[in-house]
Amino acid sequence: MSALENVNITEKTVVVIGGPTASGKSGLALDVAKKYNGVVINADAMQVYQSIPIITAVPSLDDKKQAPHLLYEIYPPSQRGNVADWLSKATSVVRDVWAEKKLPIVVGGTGFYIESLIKGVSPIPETKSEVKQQVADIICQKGIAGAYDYLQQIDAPGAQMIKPQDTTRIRRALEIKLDTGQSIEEWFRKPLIKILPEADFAMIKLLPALSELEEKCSRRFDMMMEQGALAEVENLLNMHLDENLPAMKAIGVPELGDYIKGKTDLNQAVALAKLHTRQYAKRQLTWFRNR
RNA sequence: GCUCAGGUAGCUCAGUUGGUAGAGCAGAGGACUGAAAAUCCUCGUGUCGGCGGUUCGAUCCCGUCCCUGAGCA
Repeated sequence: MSALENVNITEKTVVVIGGPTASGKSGLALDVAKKYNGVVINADAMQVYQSIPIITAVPSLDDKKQAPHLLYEIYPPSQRGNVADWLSKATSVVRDVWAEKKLPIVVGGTGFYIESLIKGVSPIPETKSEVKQQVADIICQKGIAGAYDYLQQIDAPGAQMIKPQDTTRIRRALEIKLDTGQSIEEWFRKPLIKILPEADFAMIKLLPALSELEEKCSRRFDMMMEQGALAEVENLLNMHLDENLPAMKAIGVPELGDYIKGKTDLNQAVALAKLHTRQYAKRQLTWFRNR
């Protein structure tokens, strides 16, 4: 809480709390919310999905009673969220909170979302779903190497800024080129558009040592298991969703899923999930540390 | 006790027809413009189990010893 002592809170302040998983962000957010009449707004790309609150460490019902929590569990797991969508929801929520004379507190581990909220987004129009499908087909048929070759053919400057193995970005570059006719490289040269220009951001970064996080991640995962993570994952699997959906990739889902399907034993699944959590925390640390 | 198979990077293993070795995973650092808990990039000297022998040269061949696993007694 001392982090906010020298912040002059105005009617356009947005408190932003970022940091790696298990760093205590949610707890801090709740404390701040209680003290300053705040509303907690989720900025985590996984906590937006329903059906996986345990594995994804969504704040408890008890926490939610103590202060309003918004943008948690807003999509069914069959849906695919994305920054732009989160951004539009977040901005409207922030403005609503201001209108109520309350303090918006944006918390989450998705640095990409937080940065977009603060710095703005590229003016690239939303990709038509036919084009998305077309690109998905190309990648499926030609493989990632073939898709990259194709990108080089139709958009050399775009291909140049992307590594040939980077599926996610090759897909996006192809979508943009095919949808708008312009290279992603050209779009990236245009200035970002601030979506909340009137906001006065107060950023709080939590950056504990990785060794400390490792322990917390491990203990937290054990707690998730006690809270019924296994049943939660089993329910999710019973929905028979596409494995490439974001919700299906939440840490713990594939690992526990393998155990449920009989591919590994429980100890191994848990150990793997903990490992992946630690690796994820490290990636987040890198992000928040260097920005 | 005997036979066989192994002992190579933190782990799992590959390899060298004899010129001192390399992958995956782990680890470290980094990137990050609409799937971001995603996706990707960079980084590998280790008495090649010990000791002897053969050889210009052995991790690789020979001997011996130690350790592990399987089988036979």
